[in-house]
Amino acid sequence: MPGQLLERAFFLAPPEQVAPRLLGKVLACRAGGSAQWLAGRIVEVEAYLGPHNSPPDPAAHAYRGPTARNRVLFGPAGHAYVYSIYGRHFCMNISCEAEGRAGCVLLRALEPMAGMEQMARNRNLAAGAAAAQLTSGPGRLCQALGLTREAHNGLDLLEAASPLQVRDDGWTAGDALVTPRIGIKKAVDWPLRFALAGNPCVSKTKNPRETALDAKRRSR
DNA sequence: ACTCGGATTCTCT
DNA sequence: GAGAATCCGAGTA
Repeated sequence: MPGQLLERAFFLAPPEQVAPRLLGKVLACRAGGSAQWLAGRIVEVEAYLGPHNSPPDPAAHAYRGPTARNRVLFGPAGHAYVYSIYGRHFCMNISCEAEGRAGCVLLRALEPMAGMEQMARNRNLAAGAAAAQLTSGPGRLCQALGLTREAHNGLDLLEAASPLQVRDDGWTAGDALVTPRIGIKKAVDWPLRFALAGNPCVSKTKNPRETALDAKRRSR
């Protein structure tokens, strides 16, 4: 397990700030209760804002307040919100902001770092499958790491004993792109998707206009 | 209780 | 580029 767990304070900020800072950090997951760790660098994320904002974010699951499904979002920061979509996939988010505020960051793509053979098996791909086939897309990365709502929703990502963690290995991200979010019907123009420019594992998108963002602005 | 549709992916054309 | 697969959460058609 390279690097250090992120601090809780890292996530005690609005998701539009946390999301770009998360680029380059590492998501690590213990493979099915085994000692093996699967890990990938976060290369694409989206921010979803809590309903306390004005205007509130109509594309967010938390838009209409707490429900049985989204309750993790209203809990403490740094926890995993995993939900099922289209009856066949899972998507993973990280809760942000203080308890009671439901901002979160959706993980849309990783660059595989460890356990690629297991990821390929999880994805039903050949052992030599390209990195981008393993973890490029929110549903794909969950499948590659074996993330499910039953096993991972609500887990604390910032505990040393946790089977699912977010870490900083000291790697410094390059330029980021900012675009509208993918696959939503509301607030389609809000510039809340962030991705590492030129990274081959960033998911392919229809045609969101991509805007260069200054790397300095991202780091703080 | 019932229905609509989704923060997707894959396959086939 | 289009359509299917396939489940369940959330609003109420």
